[in-house]
Amino acid sequence: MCDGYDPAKCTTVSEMLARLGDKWTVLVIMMLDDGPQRFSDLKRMVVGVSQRMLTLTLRALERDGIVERTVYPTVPPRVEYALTDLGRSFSVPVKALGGWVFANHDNIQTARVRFDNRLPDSSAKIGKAA
Amino acid sequence: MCDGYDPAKCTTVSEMLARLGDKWTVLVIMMLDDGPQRFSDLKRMVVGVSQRMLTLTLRALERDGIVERTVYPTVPPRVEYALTDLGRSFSVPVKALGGWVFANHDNIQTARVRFDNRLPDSSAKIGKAA
DNA sequence: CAGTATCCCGGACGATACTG
DNA sequence: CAGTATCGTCCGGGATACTG
Repeated sequence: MCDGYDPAKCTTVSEMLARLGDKWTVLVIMMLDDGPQRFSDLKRMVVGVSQRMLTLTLRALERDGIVERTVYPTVPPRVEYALTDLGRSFSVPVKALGGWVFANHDNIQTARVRFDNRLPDSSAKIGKAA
Repeated sequence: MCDGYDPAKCTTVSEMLARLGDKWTVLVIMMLDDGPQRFSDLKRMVVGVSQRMLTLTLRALERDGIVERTVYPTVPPRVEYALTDLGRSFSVPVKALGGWVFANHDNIQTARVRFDNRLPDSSAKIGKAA
């Protein structure tokens, strides 16, 4: 993908992929795709996330311009998170990827079972000698 | 994405995202997208990858049915890796995601600079009190 | 050539406690 | 309510050495 392309852009691609690959980012984006949410609501919706990791995940997404943080000066404080235009745009290819996995779930599972069950010797396709 | 969906499929989505997010997987897929490659050639093309990590990355992709491993019974051994049909199919949404980051590279960078340069107090949008 | 085995380190992440 | 601070654990991944 990055042959002959701007190395800086390739770095950004890696960074965004690493972000998507972490434990909570995609879940948070999916929750916000349905509309803005408060911090505590997100914490409840994204089952299993710690306060710390939710904060870190949201900060990183905010830094990249994917989510916007809005503070309402009430007491107790109320903070809402929402996808930005960039974030909604980003969610399109992300959901496409998720859709592909859904569509090919059975293919992947079948491949895994085959791989895990095959004997140590029959472990590879044999090519014709050069 | 996973509301009301099969939890097993959601798990698979997370697993595939985690794989894409690791350090070498996407690079390997991109290299193989241009055609089959030998182990040693991949090692040279994917700059910086260790022998160990290239092996682990390829094994994981093979297990998921994304790449196929072919051994030529010569001496010294010759092993070729190629994308399967499933792998070529997978590379489509992956490249779409990469394309999005390329297209929005400047937006992301601008957002980061804004975030990193703003003062600690002006750090958030202020909403109207509920 | 194409691996596997072993050791080791740094960072991701969870748990917990504290605060405006 | 929405954080920040601190500590401890686990494991991803690099370096190196060995092998069919």
